[in-house]
Amino acid sequence: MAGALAAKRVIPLRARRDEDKEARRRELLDAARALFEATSFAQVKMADVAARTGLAKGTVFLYFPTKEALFLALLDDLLTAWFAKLNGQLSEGGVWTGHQLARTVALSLVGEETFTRLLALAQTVLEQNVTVEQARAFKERVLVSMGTTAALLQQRLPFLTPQTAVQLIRHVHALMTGLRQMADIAPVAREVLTLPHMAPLRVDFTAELTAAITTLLHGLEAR
Amino acid sequence: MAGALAAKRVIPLRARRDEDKEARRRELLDAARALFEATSFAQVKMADVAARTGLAKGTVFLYFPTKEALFLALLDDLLTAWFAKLNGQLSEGGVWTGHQLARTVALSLVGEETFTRLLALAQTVLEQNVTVEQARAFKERVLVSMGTTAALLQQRLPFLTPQTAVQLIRHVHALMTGLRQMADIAPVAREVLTLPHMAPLRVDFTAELTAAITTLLHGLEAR
DNA sequence: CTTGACCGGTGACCCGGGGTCATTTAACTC
DNA sequence: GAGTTAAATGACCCCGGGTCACCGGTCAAG
Repeated sequence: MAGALAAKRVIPLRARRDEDKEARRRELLDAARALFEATSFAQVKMADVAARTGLAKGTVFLYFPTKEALFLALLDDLLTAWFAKLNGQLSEGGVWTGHQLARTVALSLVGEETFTRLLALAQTVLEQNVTVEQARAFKERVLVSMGTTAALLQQRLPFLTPQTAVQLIRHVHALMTGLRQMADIAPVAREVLTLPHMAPLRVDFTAELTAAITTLLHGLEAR
Repeated sequence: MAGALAAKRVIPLRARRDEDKEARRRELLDAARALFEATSFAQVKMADVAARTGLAKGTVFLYFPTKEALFLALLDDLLTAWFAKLNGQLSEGGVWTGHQLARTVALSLVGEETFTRLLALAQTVLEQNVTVEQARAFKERVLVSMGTTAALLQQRLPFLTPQTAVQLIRHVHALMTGLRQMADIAPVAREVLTLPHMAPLRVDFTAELTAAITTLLHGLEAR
């Protein structure tokens, strides 16, 4: 009948088991993500996040001490997922060309706007109102993924040294956040940028990132 | 005796002449700048800006409709000044090496932390709560300076085409904002990053920017 | 010099949103 | 079924951006 025996477990009103708490946490992260995708960090209100999950505002603060902590946790998830995806792709094949690598990286970011948008906020906003512990945990995780990626990069591009590989990742990180900010602009600016003579200020994220990384790698190889 | 006859004109309590209004506007921008340099955009309160100039909070809003407008105006000034300085330096001499150019750009940003920090906020924060007109005026000014710089770049580095010159500027812009965010981090993160194994995440803005631009130019020349 | 209109300045006030906590009550235990 | 625990609630606090009715300095006209 109306029984949900076969359906996947529904979270009880009070999440007491760790497993239910985790599920509720996920629910909140999903809500935050959906709202952020539709608007911006500033426009997402904690009350909205609560409403979207059918919970009260106070409850959100039982799971995340601050708004920034909530979004940093979200970024943490997205970052780990993205690195895993990228590292998976970097595991295939032998030696690559710089352009191949650049395309792989740029294409791995298609459909990951949420990730790059949040990444651009990481230093400026998200790490402002957060405990040292959470900041440390986040950076620790970045460090691990970065190490793996650096190793894989050296396999694909033998002209890279351990130092240049890590530096390359930093530069790509900078380009990702910088270009993301230039590419998706505020509604006000969008209107302005449609003017024809504004072309030099318009940025196609994927194309531009591919171009920049390719050029960087040309430069490193030409050393 | 106590008369300030020889001293530079003091702004009267009521700024009625355009010249006095302009002076008051400058005063507010200076106050905002000083406070921003000591803290961050979020931490600067409009009431503080007012207090620092000895005015009431409401008065600040007579000169700038929103907090974002105030800081965008400040960025506008700093950006124009920086471009002027850079373009001046780019006017000297004949053909340069890529590394020379990279160093010039990176060094022109030493002591301009305020500018780069604000630039990093431009798209994410400042253009959020501002009139279309102000956004347009700002971008228009960027466009002009960019054009001049692009022309000068082609003189110093003949292997650049009009297209690659403009693209280079966009990439440098992205690197500037991206690296700035990575370089000066929140107090919370600062503590974390001092740990030895966090080295790969530490960024020396000038050094890193020089390296990145040099590599980019190697890449472009090697084409 | 006096007067009155103009307009820059003021600060009490409004309001929205992050964050708190005493209270309620679902979930589990015996 | 009674008792215990702690998740959830939402009224409340506080802060900071932004407003506006009022104040009073300035100056042109008379």
